[in-house]
This record gives sequence, structure tokens and C-alpha cells, in this order.
Amino acid sequence: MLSERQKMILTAIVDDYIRSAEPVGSRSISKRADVSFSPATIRNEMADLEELGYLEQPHTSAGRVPSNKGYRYYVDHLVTPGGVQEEDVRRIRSFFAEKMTHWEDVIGHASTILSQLTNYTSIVLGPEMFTTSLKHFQLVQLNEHSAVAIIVTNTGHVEHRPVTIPEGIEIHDLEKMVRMLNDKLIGVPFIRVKSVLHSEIASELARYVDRCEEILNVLEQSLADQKDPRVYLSGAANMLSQPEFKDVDKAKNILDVLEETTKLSQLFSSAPGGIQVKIGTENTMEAINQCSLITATYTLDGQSLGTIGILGPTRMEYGKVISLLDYLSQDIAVLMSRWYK
Amino acid sequence: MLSERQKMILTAIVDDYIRSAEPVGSRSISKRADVSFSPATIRNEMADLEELGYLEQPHTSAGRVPSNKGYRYYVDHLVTPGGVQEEDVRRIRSFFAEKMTHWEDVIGHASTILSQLTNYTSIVLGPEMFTTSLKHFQLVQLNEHSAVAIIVTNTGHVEHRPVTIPEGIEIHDLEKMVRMLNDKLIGVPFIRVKSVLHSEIASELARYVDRCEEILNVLEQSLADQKDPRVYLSGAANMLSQPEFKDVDKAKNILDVLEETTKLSQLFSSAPGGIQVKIGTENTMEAINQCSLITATYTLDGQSLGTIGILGPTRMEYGKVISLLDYLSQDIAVLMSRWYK
DNA sequence: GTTAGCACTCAATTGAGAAGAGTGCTAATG
DNA sequence: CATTAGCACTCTTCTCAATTGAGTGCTAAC
Repeated sequence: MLSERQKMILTAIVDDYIRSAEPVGSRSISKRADVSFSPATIRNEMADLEELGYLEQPHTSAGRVPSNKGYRYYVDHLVTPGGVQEEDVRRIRSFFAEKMTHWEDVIGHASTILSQLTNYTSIVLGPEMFTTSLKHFQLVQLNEHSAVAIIVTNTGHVEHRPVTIPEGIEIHDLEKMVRMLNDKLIGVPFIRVKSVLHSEIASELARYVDRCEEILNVLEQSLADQKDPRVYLSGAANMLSQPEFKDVDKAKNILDVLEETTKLSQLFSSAPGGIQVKIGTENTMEAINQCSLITATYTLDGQSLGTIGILGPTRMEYGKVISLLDYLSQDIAVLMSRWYK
Repeated sequence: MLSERQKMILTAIVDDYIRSAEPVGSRSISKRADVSFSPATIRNEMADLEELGYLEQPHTSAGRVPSNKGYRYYVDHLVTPGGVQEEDVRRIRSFFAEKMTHWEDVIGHASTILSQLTNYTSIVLGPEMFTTSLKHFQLVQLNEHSAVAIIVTNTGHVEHRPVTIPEGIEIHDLEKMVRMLNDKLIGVPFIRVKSVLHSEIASELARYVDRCEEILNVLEQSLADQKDPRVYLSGAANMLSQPEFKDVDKAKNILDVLEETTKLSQLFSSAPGGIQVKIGTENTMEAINQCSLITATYTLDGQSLGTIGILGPTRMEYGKVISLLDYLSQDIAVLMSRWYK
């Protein structure tokens, strides 16, 4: 357990370091208006904090730098989110005031505004389809053996995927099928579509239609969940303005990761609800061991739809980013729910 | 007009510089197997080439570096495309052998493989819709005032956009309308859809349907061409491996541009058919004045569908990239045409 | 418990010298 | 007369040592 003074000093050091990116010395802390101790006293406390693992020294004659453990303590106990600046709120408003025609636009805009307001990199995972329900299903035939399956969800989201029609299947049968699907499946949440397909429909189907197995396959294929959720990335180049990545090689390692969307969605995979902060080596991916990732989920009717996140150096403005993500995730939720009506 | 020997020396210097990124001295040229002149002779020629504007000297006691004019001459008269390496052909094959379900997949894959094979940044502009024709049109109603328009092209490409239904329009009328559209418009190239809509359909429509103007608006809105073609970017981080951009600030300027897809499509706007090379300051955009952009269009039945391009430093492997773009643009054309059938 | 004082450490900066790469010019050469 | 050897000269880059300065840790005094 840290004393009040230790907390105060740790806060001061983290805040200072976040601002300046330079190791913080005892003198500069002691000079702060709200501090009334001499550098020597601060030094003693700093030595203690270092022994406890909250601070580190790049080398003996430098100031102190927060360790990962230090940041963790700061995030858990010291930081004051402090809300979103008025200016930022205004910019978000005006950004979302634009006419957005597709669902994806909301997400894309959110990603852009996040990176602009923070000067970090923003990563946003689009809503996954299975959280919604089926509104309309249709097959459009292109030629003898191929068609496009079109799925519209209750939220107006449209998915489409090409389908191969097996040899010898009657178009007639397929159409019958699609009609039946629209009767039975509309309103069913995607999460349950598959089971309903098998339990309620398969049996009935077998009576009317030849080779129903194959047709079922086609349907399952077209209703299958998309593999990877869409990833929206914005402000990747902002990484380059961080002094810790002025070394091009380090920067390249990170940007390489950012280009692989599959890796990015992995990064988010373990995100629970609410706001989560992963600091430095808490991230399993080695390339971003010097980064922190803050994520928030946006929800609709209590159900998690997707995730928005900010990636920056461990020396990140935690308070600001946390407030912002909190605010924006709720904003997105509101926008989504409007869409919903 | 350059003498044969000058051409040879210019070629040697450009080739050397592309390989090494270091100013090329007279000695290193003279040591090449196919050169039988002393350094002094080379120096004389180099001085001449510099006076003519083909070479530059970073400082008096350094070797020579090609100027933009030098690269231009090299690209126009000296470079030998030399075809695509067998290894590369194999990798392209295996990459395209993957099952690609959407049209966008082809383009996305092309972008990825391009950046991987060249270690530069690849930019690919997706095919624009208006080059295809209408296969199927449909409105799916979501609630009283909104619907989703779904457009399927003959190539299996699906577009969808939300539509607002004006107050007081009969669903019935809308449906009639859609049926009529499907009768009249299927097979019509998008480029002509608008005019057909007005000339053949508007008049007939007016007879059957109330408030036809408004409905026509809805339809036009839903059939309107997408504003900006999709941009696929790959290997942006490769810029960081170029020695000329080891300075983070320079790199950031470029990456910032790459993040703005609208700017990217502008970049391509002036691309004519065939292969085009824009060297250094020939690019109007200032941030990429130290880059070269090579573009190629891919066509279907003689009609340009889209553009693939490579952005790299002016010190780029022009021969290799030109061959590769040429090869790949034809490959894409073939893939697209298969899709077409 | 706090602080002034001081010796000590180590990175960063500076400057001088040496090394090296390459040039331009001149004069010799085949 | 084109080519080339020779040489002085230029300019960058590297290295090394000295200096500077920020910051610490410890001790002794308050």
C-alpha cells in the first residue's frame, strides 16, 4: 500500500512523463506548485517507489520513468478520467451530424474522429452480424451454377455472398425453399438461425423437396457467419509522431502489425465489456510491447455489438483516452439504436 | 541526343543507385565487367551528363545521383522490363488459386501480392460499377420510412444503399415500380440506366402511378453511382524500409497521404490506359515529390475497369515493377472475365 | 522526518583530427 | 584527339577525448 505522498509523487511523475516523454527528475517535481518538499525528499520516495517496482531508471544518472507496473497502478488508482473536453464534444457532434447512409459509415467515422482527437491510432471492430436478426433472405441467380445470396438484417445491414448451385438442383425447388425460409426465419436472431434451420425446417423440407440435404448446405453456406469482423483502422501514421518510435525499425514493426487485420482482431478477442486497458507487456503480441491498448465495447440493449480501441505508446494520455472511449462508445450505441427504429 | 556511351553510363549509374541507394562514383562504374574505360573517362562523361541535367551531385566530393530528368530518360529509353521472375509468377498463381468469393477479393489479393513482391506500397482502385450492367434490382423495406435498395450486377457484384421512403407513398406503388424496373432495366449497362429511366420508363410510369416524380427520385438515388471507387492499400509500412525515408518526418508525410483514400484516388485520376510512370515532381502532390508512381489499368473487353499502382521512392526498380504491373493487370483482366461468364 | 551539501555517474554534446571516397584538372600517352 | 595516369583538393564521416549538465545517492545537519 502506497502512502498518500507516494501516490502523489507517482501521479506527478506519470503525468510529467506523459507530457514530456523525458525521464522525470526530482527537482522538476519539487518545483511544482502543489509540492512542498525538497528534491532530496522526493528522491528518497522515488528510490522507494523504484524498489517497489513502480518506477525505472534508464541509467543511473537519469530521472525516473514509470514501469508497466507503475502505469498499471496509475490507471487503476490514480488517474482521473475528467470527462471529454467541450471542444472535442463539438467536433464529435459535427462529425456525426454528417449524413451516414451505411452502418459502416458510423464505424468508419468513429474511427477517424478517434484518431484525430487523440493523435493515436484507432482500431474499430465493426458489429458482428450474429447479434442481429434476419429481415430478408434472397437468392439472385446469375447463371446456371451461381447465384448471390442476399441477407438483410433488421438493422438494415446487408450481407451478400456468392453461392454455387450444385449440379441438377431445380431452380424451382430453390425458390420454394427461399420462400419457406422467409416465412420461418424472419425475426430469428442469427445466433439461433442455424439451429432453427435444422430443427424446424429440415424435416418439413424433406417432404416437399428433392435432395434437400444439398440445398440445406447451400443455405447454411450462405447464412454462415462472416469469418472476420471488419476492422477499421485510422491514424496509423500517428505512431510516427511519438518520440519513442522515432526509430524507423521500431515503427515499422508496429505498422506491420497494423496492416494485418487478422492480427488486429485477435488483439481484441479477449476484450470483455466495459473499458479495458492493456499496458505494455500485458499485450501478448510482442511487436506492441511498448504500446498500450485501451478498448471499449459498444452495446445495444445490453448486448455487445463491437469494440472501439486506441493504440498508443505506454506513455499515453490514459485519462483523456478513457473518457473519450467511454463517451464515444455510448454515442455509437445511441446512433445504432436510432438506426434500429 | 546522348551518345551510346553516355546512355550506357547513365544506365549503369541508375541501376547502381537503385540497388545501393548510395551516390555512384566513377571508379565503381569503371570496375564493371562490361565497361572498359578508366575512371577518368567516366568522370568526363559524368560531368557532361550533369551539365545536361541527367545527373546530380549531393556535394562536390560525392558520386552522382540520377536527377528526375535522368530517371525519366532511363524509363523512356533505357530500361528493359525483362519480364516477371518465375518465382514471382508462381507466387501470384498460388495467391490467386485461393477461393475468392467476392469481386473485391480479387482486387484485395492483387494489392497484397503486389506489395509483397515489390516491397513497395501498392494502391489498387476497384472497378467502378458503371462499367457493368444491371442484373437485379430490389427494395427491401425495413420499416415505414426506410428501405434498402439492393442492386446486383451481371458480374455478381452487389451494391446496397439505404433509401428513405417519402411520406405518403404507397408501398404498393413502389412494388409495381420495382417490377417494372426489373422488366425494363435488366441488362442495361449502368452507364445508360439513368437515361433509360427517364426516356422509356418515366412516361409509362406516370400513367399508372401517383406522385411518380418522387418515386423516380428514390430510384435515382438508389441507382446513383457510388461516389468514390474503393481504394485498396497494401504495404504502406514498406515505405519505412526505404533508406530515403529513414527520417521519420518524411515518412510521416507520405503515410499521412496514404491514409486519405480520397487523395489517393485523385492521384490516379489522370491515369490513361496502359502503363504510366510519374517520377518525383511529376506528381502534383507535394508530399510524394520524392516518390515515383507507376500505374496500369486493367480492362475487360477493351474497357478500362480500374487501376493498379505501385508507389515507391524515385529510386525504384522500374523494370521489375513495370513488368509486374503489366503482367498482373492482364491477370486480373483474365480473372474478371472468368467471373463474367 | 526533512533537507542542504557534495561527490559521483553517465549520457549527450562538442571539437579536432584522421580517414576515405570522389572529384576536377593537367599533362602525358598511344 | 580521345583516353588516361597522377595529384591536389573538397567534403563527409568516423573516432576519440574532453567537457558539460542533469540527476542521483549518501551523509550529516536541522
